[in-house]
Amino acid sequence: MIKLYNTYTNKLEVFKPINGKEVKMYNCGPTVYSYAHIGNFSSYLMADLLRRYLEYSGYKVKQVKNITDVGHLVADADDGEDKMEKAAREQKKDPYVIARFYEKVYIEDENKMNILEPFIRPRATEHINEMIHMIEVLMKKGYAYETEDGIYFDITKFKDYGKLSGNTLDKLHIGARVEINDKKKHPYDFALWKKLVFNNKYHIMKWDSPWGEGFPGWHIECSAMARKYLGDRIDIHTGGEDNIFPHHECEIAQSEAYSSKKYVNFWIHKRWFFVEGKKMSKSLGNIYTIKDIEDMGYSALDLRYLLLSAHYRAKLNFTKKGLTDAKNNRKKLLTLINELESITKKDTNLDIIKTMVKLAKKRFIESMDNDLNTSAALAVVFDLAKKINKFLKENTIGIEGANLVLSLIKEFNSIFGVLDLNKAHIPANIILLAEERKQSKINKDFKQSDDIRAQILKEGYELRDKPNNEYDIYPVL
RNA sequence: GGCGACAUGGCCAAGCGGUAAGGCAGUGGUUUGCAAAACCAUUAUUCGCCGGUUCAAAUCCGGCUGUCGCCUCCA
Repeated sequence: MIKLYNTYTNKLEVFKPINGKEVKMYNCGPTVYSYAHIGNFSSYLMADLLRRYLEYSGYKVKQVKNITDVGHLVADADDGEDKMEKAAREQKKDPYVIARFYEKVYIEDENKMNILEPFIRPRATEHINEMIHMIEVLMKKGYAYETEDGIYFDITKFKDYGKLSGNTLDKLHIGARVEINDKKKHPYDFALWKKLVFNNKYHIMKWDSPWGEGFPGWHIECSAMARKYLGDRIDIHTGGEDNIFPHHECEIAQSEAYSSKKYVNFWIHKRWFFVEGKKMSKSLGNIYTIKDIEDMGYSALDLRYLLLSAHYRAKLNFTKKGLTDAKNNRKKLLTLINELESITKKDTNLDIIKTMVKLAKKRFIESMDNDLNTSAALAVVFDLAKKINKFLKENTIGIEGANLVLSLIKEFNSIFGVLDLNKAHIPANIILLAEERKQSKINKDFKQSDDIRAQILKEGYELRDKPNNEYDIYPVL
């Protein structure tokens, strides 16, 4: 029984899909006007974890993750410049070229982070017709109106506006400055379609519409694409906590006004984190990309581990030390796996190990069922690791027990995805060096032995001695 | 001003009414030619503060404080 915290009700709720074991999930994806940063990835990572865990729990997940390549305005819902156009102007390039470039890097980064490929990654610019269709219906139903610069959604017509964020109409009035310089009926009415007039006269990305040439508002793309691939009603919609208002609030308004059905059952939002105790911001220069993390000497999987080590609704403090811890933890598990895989002896303790593995699995599932409590789940894994290491030390675990533990760790990894379990291929020259060192050791030439070990480390491999001059070779993570 | 979230050891982080998980770092020890890995021991009488409920509260209730996000305000 999986329980998830639903932002819509502010409660922990038992998850139940609309349709049997089928889960329809929509993730708010990136706006590809620049490199995605670790904050963006933490949100996609949460979605990936949720998808993996749902699949592990027997659900079939249809995951849609959009690519926003137009229409995301830099200021509020209907003012300011389009992010894509701004980047294009600044970099003096075609906005499409920019969008495709950053999209490519973004997908490469997701692969590095072991984020699974969704069912589809629809692009906003390729779904303009679907958006226009929705806007037309909203016009017909009286939820939208036309002004000289665009089509707007009339929030006073949608009674549930504000239900997600708490920013209901009466609350929005408090202290609200009334916009008199535009033709909107209510200051919080948001753009569905923008015409090529005034500031937007020279917008490069533009399409024909019943209201003349123009481009879509930011919010409508998600409603239109979610509807196209998942239907009017979806089970789970995710995003960063900053998306709650206005983006998701507006999505609900558009989609429910259009279909007259409940749009989303579960709204799941990823909490932001700090970087070294501070808010991640351009002015502080602490916005990291995957490349930055790699340049610091860590892998995307170290980052993945760190971001998953805290609960998704808790505020993590992202630090360099945290990355080091993550790396060490991953190493610890890989070492254990390696040791277990080299066991050949028969079991003497099988019953105890069976019980331990069974209990660990039960606790692991209980933790994850409880709103994806990853910290608790990791604790279960390390608790087991500690106990098994003790058996290894005492040489009281055999091949059957080892396999039980291994398969549980692999199950765990199918959800967390933090370990690369493909046996690393150790190059021949490294093995040669290791053998050479073994001889030096036997000859008690420790100077040479240490030199060779340093040489191997320099080439990216770690040599660990075992009894009788035997050794293990580990790739440096 | 509005809505919401969070506050646990040096750091990260569990805990969901029964007397503080786990990881990292530190210290001492075992092992090792030396390392690394692993193991053993050790590190919160205490969970932001103040009240209340209870035989029993980090856990429930009320109030306060702090931090953060969004909105607003201000520019």
